[in-house]
Amino acid sequence: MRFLQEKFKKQICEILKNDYEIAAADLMFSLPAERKFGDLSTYLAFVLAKKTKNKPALLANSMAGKLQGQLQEIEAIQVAGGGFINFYLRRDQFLLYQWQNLARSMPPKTEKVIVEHTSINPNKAAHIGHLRNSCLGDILARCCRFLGYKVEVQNYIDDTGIQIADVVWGLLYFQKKDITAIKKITNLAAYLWELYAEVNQLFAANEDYAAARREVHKKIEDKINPEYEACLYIAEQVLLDHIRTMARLDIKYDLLARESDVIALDFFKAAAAELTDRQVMTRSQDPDKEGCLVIHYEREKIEKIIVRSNGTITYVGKDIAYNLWKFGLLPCDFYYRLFFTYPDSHPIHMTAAEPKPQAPPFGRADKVYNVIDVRQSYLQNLIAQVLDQLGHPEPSRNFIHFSYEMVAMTPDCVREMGLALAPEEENKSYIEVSGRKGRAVKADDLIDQLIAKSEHELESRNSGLSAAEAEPISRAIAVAALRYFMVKFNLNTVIAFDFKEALNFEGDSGPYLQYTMVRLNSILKKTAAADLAVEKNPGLLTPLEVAEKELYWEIILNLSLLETQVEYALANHELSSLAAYAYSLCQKFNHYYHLFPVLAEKNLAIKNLRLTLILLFKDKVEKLLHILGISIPKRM
RNA sequence: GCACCUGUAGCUCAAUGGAUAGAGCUUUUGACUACGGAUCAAAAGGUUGGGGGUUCGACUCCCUCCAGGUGCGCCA
Repeated sequence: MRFLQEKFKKQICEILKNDYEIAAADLMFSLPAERKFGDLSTYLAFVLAKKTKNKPALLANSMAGKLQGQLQEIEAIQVAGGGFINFYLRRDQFLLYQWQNLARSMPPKTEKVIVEHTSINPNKAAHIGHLRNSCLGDILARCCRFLGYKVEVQNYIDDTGIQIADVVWGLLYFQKKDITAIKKITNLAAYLWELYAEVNQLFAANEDYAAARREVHKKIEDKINPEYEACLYIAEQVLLDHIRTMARLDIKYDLLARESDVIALDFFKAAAAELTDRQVMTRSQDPDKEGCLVIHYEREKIEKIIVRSNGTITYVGKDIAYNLWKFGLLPCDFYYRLFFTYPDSHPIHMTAAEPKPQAPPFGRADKVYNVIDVRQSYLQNLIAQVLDQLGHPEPSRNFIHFSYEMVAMTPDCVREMGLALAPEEENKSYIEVSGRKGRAVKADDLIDQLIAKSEHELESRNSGLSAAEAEPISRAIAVAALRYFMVKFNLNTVIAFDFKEALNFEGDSGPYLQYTMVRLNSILKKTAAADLAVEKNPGLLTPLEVAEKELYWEIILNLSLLETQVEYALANHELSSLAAYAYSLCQKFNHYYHLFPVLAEKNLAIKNLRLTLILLFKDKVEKLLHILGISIPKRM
């Protein structure tokens, strides 16, 4: 359909250009709400009427007259609703075209896209907020791959932060463990989750503790042991835990970019030269910021400190340098080492500060998506501003903050977890998650709960399933439920997390989609090989009764929109539209499935058509579910 | 104070400025001698926070008021 729409656009502009002043941008197609209004619709006449101060209905009629019979794929053109021009496709021809292009994928593009997501501080376990980030980032990357882009997934690791000092202090001085004891802790991320919350309460309550923490931070920066060694160990182990957690959800990375390497390789120095030359970064005139180098943030008219008066670089400065590197705009580069290999042999590399052999090429993107929650908007906008000011308008446009709202918890959910609520929080619609307060659902715990529920549901429906058979199925269902839940909301909707909603396997949920596909596959499995072999040509739609024909056509038409839908989702930052699209396709199929049996059908032409629909549906929806990261179990 | 976001059915959420504002959950009722009931069909549920404006057309854009949230540090 995407191809066809482009073709129509060209043809219609060509036919009408002599009589009307139309621009290609004015010519937008949409699917009419009801099929009686045709298969494709345009409100071109309204747009033109506004420009030329004419009556829309008159314009539409005269344009439709000129187009009548000119478009080869179009059966009829009608005007309705006071100026909509509605096109009716030649259905048999369209169906044949869809059938002939079954399993065709989008041609590869030359552009390279970097998607940065996850980027969790390596000092404690991941929670539901991080899951939204990683699920969105992963689906974003899958969309780009589907559309043919070269994609590199990066995960930024802040391995130098004061956050690690918190837990280092907690382990070494509060719990009085030595390095050997620390290395014996299993599931370190989950262990530190508790400790992190505990020590943060101590720091808030007692200035002596806070001072001791600063001492630890200093020692880490000066590479003094055992603090430094503990910091390195924790950062790496917790990172591995995060990678394993996300791998449970089929979320993978290509490169781990470490902040410590950005610093060690002095990326900022190269960036600073440029920033100073262009007078983007200047000495602050503000007496309170005497001796600081700042960038003027135009949107809010404030000065953002980049280099402190003591000469150290802020987070903002480091982030500017890192993002310049992503576009290949710095005269320096990382070194790399192999860090981790997934069971399917996909490698993760990590940046390094010293030369290593056999470095694959990273960076140099044409487009950068940073999946970071909305609370960092000002910083991300500032980076886009700086790119432009440094004379890189193209990268500035292609620097995209993929912003989303936070995950919070309902007050009920907080209580359910046995955590305390302050009186003023009781009546709030949601409570912000907080690692410092230990107030969040840990990612692994949620996944475990989902798997347990899947197992239970699976067992109640399938007796005599061995553990070896059930395990991958339960996992697939849990992953589908979680990923669908994380993507189904609009990006600027705060998710007020609630176990009942997240553990829903019915209706608007991931398992619903899987169930549809499982049943569809079951039909194919039971279809005789001879029947499938006949499937060389779908034939004409004529044998179908009216009711079936309309429903059949509705599904075919919607299936054909896959590529358009993915492009739309990416262009508008609405991955949730893909979840809605998948759900609506499955609803339509389930409806059809109940009314029109395939295997029992005696009329071969009809049976043939129904099988065609099933094979087309399978092809498109499998691709769509793959983008969403939802796999299809053998049975459910 | 400045910047950004949100307000839609009892609840959780959808809806490219477009045709009669849609789903799921909940409630009530119905459908298996099963192409798999994690399904399907039906009922009920709405002054799209209030008020103005722009437009052939507004949940959507503009103004204003009300209610909520987030960001704005020589933290990262």
